Amino acid sequence: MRDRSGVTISEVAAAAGVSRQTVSNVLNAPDRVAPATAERVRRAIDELGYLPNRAARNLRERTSRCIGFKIAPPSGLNNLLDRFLHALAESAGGVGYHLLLFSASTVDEELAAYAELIGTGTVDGFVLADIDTADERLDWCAERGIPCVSFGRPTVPGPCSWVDVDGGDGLAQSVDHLVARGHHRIAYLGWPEGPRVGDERRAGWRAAMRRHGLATEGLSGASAEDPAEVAAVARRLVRQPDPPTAFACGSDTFAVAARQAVGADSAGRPRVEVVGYDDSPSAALMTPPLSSVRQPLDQVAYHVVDLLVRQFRAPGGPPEGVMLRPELVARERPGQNPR
Amino acid sequence: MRDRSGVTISEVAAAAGVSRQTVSNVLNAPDRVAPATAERVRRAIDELGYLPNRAARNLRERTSRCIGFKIAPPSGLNNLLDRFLHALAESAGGVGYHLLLFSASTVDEELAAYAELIGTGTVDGFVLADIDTADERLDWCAERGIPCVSFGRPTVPGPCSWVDVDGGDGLAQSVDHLVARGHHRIAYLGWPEGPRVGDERRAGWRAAMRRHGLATEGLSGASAEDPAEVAAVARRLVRQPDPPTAFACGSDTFAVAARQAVGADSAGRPRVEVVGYDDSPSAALMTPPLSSVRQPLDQVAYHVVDLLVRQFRAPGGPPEGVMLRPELVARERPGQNPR
DNA sequence: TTGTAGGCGTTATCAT
DNA sequence: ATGATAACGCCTACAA
Repeated sequence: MRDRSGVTISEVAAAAGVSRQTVSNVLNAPDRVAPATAERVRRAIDELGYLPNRAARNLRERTSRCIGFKIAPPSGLNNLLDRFLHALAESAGGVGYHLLLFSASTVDEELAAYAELIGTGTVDGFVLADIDTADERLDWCAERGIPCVSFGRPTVPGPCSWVDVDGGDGLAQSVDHLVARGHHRIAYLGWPEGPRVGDERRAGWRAAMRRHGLATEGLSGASAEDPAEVAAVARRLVRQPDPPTAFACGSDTFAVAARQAVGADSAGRPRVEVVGYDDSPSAALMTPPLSSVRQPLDQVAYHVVDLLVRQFRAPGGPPEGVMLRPELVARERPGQNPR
Repeated sequence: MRDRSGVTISEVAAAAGVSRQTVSNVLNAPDRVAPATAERVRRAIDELGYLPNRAARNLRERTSRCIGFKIAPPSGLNNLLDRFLHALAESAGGVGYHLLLFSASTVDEELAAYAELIGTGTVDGFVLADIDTADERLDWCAERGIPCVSFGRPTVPGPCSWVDVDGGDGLAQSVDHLVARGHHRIAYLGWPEGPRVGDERRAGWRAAMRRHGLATEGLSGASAEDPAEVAAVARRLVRQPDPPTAFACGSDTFAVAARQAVGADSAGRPRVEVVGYDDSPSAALMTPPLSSVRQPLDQVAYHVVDLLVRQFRAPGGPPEGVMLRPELVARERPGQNPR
């Protein structure tokens, strides 16, 4: 019951009239101690408010029970970060780990931080996000045998375990949803073909359209994730003959910008139907609310932590990957088809 | 240079032909060791890639060099969290601390987590955010002598140090800005009078209006931070005789909802001018972009960490408060006054 | 079932 | 200026 713990295992042992070892056993190997003794020790623990010292335990067990995560300077709408961090903290806590946050502005700084955190034993491994096409951080960690799991995967299979969400599946769901609401001319709006996540989503859109027997000619829009550029592309798309009546988008930013650019009819309803991606908080708050593909970040975090902890226990295993399905959150009211 | 540190101070000492203590001194009290010896030791440190073990150091120094932060389940648009967390991680890193994130769903869970983290010596203190009118967490920490600093302050001065941003000042800036752009009928849109941050902002609006000699009668709008409710209030305000031509808002959510509710003229320009609060990422991405009051989170984080570290060094001091000024980010183009 | 001994890696104290 | 000794609090062997 004393404040600001300074209660040690020895004090508990003294209070219970046993040796330190017995107290330790009560906590770590309860089966090796007589029920009566255990009870007595437990009472002493409660009364003294004993909590095992983390540093001592870490020192002894050569572990930190901490998982490191680099938090990048906020840029644009980092929509997923809050959700992901919370999910991560929760998953980690569930298996007795904590999340240790640190910042780094450049990749070199980041790698230096990794080296120090591992070298000092401050963390046991890392979670990486915002994975690039061929992310050097993954190889860097792998070369040094540093446990790490990434949210997102490099285009070329890398040396590290990963968890990812199938963007192609997400866009298939967007297309299916729009088709079910009567659309045939469905355009895609997303990043230009190239390095990042966008490709998978665009390919998913194309495949789903083909599956439905729908044409994609002239319906593939690409721009930077900037409202003005998105607007220009969206307007160009709807001005062509046989224009799209709906947009499936690579992110909510594209969706919001497209909807604004194309405008609304006299009743204030959007002239095209739009589906976003990432289900950012603002999606639900728009009028009318925006349907959007939601990534299952709780599951992502669960698997990330699971893979990481498994590496802690059995280092040197082969990299594993976990692919998860996103889920479209439909928010249109039934009768509201703009066609 | 070996991988996965296991290099200890003893190995460095052996390599340099000195005692462990001398190595320690080279790192922690360089003035107590001869330059030549120091140089030799430093070379050994570099060559072996020695990094002092954190757990051992923590054990010895009865410190963790970690600051705890509870991350709440994401709700609504938790706009500031990414920015704040990054700023916090950066500030903490700057003074040799790390940020330790954990989750808790209820206040009881949160307090239990605090007790355990402090009791086990996993963290040295806490940063608290989302402070309530009379936040029991503050008293709880104070009673136990647990170092903590809050971002935001309770309405009644509490027992803990805090850093806050002057919301009244922010709204004064909003009003000044709108007045400078020719508005005289400026309404406020924010939370109902009562428990939270809103009050200060509403009072700031009222005071600024008075200072400009402008009436506030019938211009004070209140609702929950929900688009539909905001829309209703905004519409009601603009339908009255001598309606407002501008809204100064308590958050970007109010601003976005108000702008959408009141609509745009035939040229697509908003019918009222709106200023938000918090400068959420989407503010800059809207069309036209939204002016918004921005909280200086880097400074907030700096002071939070500073106050906390000061408590670590000299426990038991009186609580201190730091009040910071926000800054309006003006985004209207000069000629675009909707009046 | 319980107790004793030793060491995890570091730093503070004290002696040389 | 440097080194020996002890201790931080815990846990794993081993001994009783």
